[in-house]
Amino acid sequence: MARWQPDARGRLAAAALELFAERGFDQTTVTDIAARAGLDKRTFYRLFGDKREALFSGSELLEQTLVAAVAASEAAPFDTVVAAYRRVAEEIFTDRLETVRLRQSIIDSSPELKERELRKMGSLAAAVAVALRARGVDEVTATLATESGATVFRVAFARWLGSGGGSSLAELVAEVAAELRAVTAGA
Amino acid sequence: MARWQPDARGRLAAAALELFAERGFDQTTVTDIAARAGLDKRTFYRLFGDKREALFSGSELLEQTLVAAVAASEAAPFDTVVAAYRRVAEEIFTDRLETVRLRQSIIDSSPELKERELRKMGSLAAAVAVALRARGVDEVTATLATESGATVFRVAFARWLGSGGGSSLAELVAEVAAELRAVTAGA
DNA sequence: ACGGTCATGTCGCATAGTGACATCACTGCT
DNA sequence: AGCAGTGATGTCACTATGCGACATGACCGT
Repeated sequence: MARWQPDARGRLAAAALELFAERGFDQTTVTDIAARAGLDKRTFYRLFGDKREALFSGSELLEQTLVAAVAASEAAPFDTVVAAYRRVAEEIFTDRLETVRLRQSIIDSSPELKERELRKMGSLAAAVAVALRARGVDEVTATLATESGATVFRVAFARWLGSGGGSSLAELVAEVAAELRAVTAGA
Repeated sequence: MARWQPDARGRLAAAALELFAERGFDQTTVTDIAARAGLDKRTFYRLFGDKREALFSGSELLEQTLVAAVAASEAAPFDTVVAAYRRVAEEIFTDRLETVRLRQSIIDSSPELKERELRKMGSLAAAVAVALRARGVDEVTATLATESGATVFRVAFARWLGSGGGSSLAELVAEVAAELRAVTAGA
């Protein structure tokens, strides 16, 4: 049997990204992905829950970063969440516009992948809400601050991808947060 | 060949709901659903995109109601969206607590179904945003008002299902909207 | 009665995803 | 060295999803 593969998970994720970009998500089989990584289909399924997961292997880091930032903050709930997303923007998305754009174009081309993306953002939000409650924030406030913060990030993210990249994602997050305040205040 | 089945879609949706409740989503095959409705597996796939869709056949009505309410309103964007969800709460969810609770318990028991629910809420939100923009609201404001309104509805919905049903969903929507204003204002 | 739709059934197929078992590299112990 | 155990991987077989292609039979208008 082939020796244990160094970083099998990473190699599979990379192979999946390449193939999805080359032929599209639906036109790529799990066997294809495994073959490109020099592994078996069964091994893929031991490292990833399903085919879609191969595109979301970075979300653990995202969640860790986000939760840590929330736990470290002492600001008001909504400000905390927005600041945490800004932190993520700086630490994870800086200088990655093109990489992120490619990945996002793949996701946007497949309804299945969009579904999974929504699920990931939802579980991110749930983790943030838990971190907020650990700070003594009541549940409803935690949920509302969390979801509003996620909305701000989504809008800022879309704007970042859309425009050439003149401003940083972190700046855009701050801007959009201000706009949300205006909208809910009754603009 | 059997005569054309009256309301085949509705019968399949009902059969699916029953079976999901009896044995769970994963333990129910599409062939089972079709058999209970007296139809063939292939017919199911002609009427529903996939197995999950059978649980979401009501979402077209939801979207229509929501969009109509948005189009008819002239209030500020966020108020418009909240009012539209209140309208939906009154017209579609009144006196359906137990039915809705059953359906939701099925959805909550399967990650796949939760994913699909998120997608449905997302497409609902997209439709609302389009309706808002048709009223001349700029895109970012429309998105933020739309997403914030959806958040309010989700939280109110969860609270409605959680508590015995003393207050109506419409009332809860109004309450949560007020709380969201407080949270984004900096509670 | 005849031809044309159209919903449905039948058949076959590629693929997703999983359980069970075999295999081999590496580790530590004797 | 040798040997048992562990853990990652491969192999095989299987169920279920979802879809293309074609057949069939009920209904409709003329």
